[in-house]
Amino acid sequence: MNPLMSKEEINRDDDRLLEEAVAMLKKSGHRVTQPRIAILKALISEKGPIKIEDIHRRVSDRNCDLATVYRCIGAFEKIGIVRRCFFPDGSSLFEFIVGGDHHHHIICTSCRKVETIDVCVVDGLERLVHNRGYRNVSHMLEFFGVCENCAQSEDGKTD
Amino acid sequence: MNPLMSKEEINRDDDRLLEEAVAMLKKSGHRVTQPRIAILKALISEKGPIKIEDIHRRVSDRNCDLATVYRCIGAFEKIGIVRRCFFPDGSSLFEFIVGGDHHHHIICTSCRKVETIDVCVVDGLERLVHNRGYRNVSHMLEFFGVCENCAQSEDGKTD
DNA sequence: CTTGAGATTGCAAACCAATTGTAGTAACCG
DNA sequence: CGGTTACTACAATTGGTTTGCAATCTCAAG
Ligand SMILES: [Mn+2]
Ligand SMILES: [Mn+2]
Ligand SMILES: [Zn+2]
Ligand SMILES: [Zn+2]
Repeated sequence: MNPLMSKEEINRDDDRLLEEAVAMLKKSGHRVTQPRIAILKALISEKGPIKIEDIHRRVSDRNCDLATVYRCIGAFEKIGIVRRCFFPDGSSLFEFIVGGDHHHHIICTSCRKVETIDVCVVDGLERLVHNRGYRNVSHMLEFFGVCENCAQSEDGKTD
Repeated sequence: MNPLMSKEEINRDDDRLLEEAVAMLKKSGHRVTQPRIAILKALISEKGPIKIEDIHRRVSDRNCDLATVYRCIGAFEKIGIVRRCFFPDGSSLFEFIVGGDHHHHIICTSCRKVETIDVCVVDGLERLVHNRGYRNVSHMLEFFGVCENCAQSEDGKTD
């Protein structure tokens, strides 16, 4: 995200992303419903991986059921609107990926803060996998570690 | 795994790995119990990621409870005897990593077959993450795709 | 070898994220 | 506008994982 953008420009950008996602919904034969719009907005404004439960909390004032969030995210994943990420403990997060560049994350195992890594050296390897006969190749890469803040507060703990 | 090794040599190698894992157990202050030995043997003979339930199935004749498998694997993970891998659907597998080189996998999203990739281009990036102030840095990388067999049988399906 | 402290296990119950069934609602096509 | 039917809310259910606890096993000290 460009740090030079004003808030209006950011919101305009968010609107564009929403429109793009809505277009993908329609194109894949899905209906554009109020819960789906609300969930998409939550995903877009988060600008990073987010838990299903947190999505639900954000849209709950509009009374969108948790089961609906699960079903929508499932649909979004199939369509390619969101992508699944993992915590080292195995729990899943979902990230809005429409109109964004391929990237990966550093997740602090202590405070769960998420940082972005814009480099991806894995694309070359995907070709290698393709050459082994695999089709529909994708990959997932996450880095884990203890961030500077947490390392300081933890002092001499090995953890 | 060296394909030139005889079965006896492979078994000897498995025994060596078991001893090494047992040593790690002792060193970390854990007791060497019969269920733990059985689970370690199952992990070693599998030579790849395996589901908790499958581990339990393999050792069930010795009457090791499923809860015990969960607890042991949890301990093994902390000690560094096993490492967690992921299926694209979010389910977890565990792999014996003692005495083995760092590597990654290609998982067929159709038949769930697991292949090994011995190359890891990510090690360099870990240093980069470390330079960002992170400590205790690790990473996880998985490739997903449809293997040659499955692609053939699926014919023209887009999946 | 024997013994005791306490780590570990088996078993059953609890837990909780995720899924499912269904009747009602809302999207959207003509 | 209606009519079709995809979608949603709600509640019940599932299935993988965790937990509490009494019985058991490990292992080090004697
Ligand atoms: Mn991201
Ligand atoms: Mn492996
Ligand atoms: Zn942190
Ligand atoms: Zn396959």
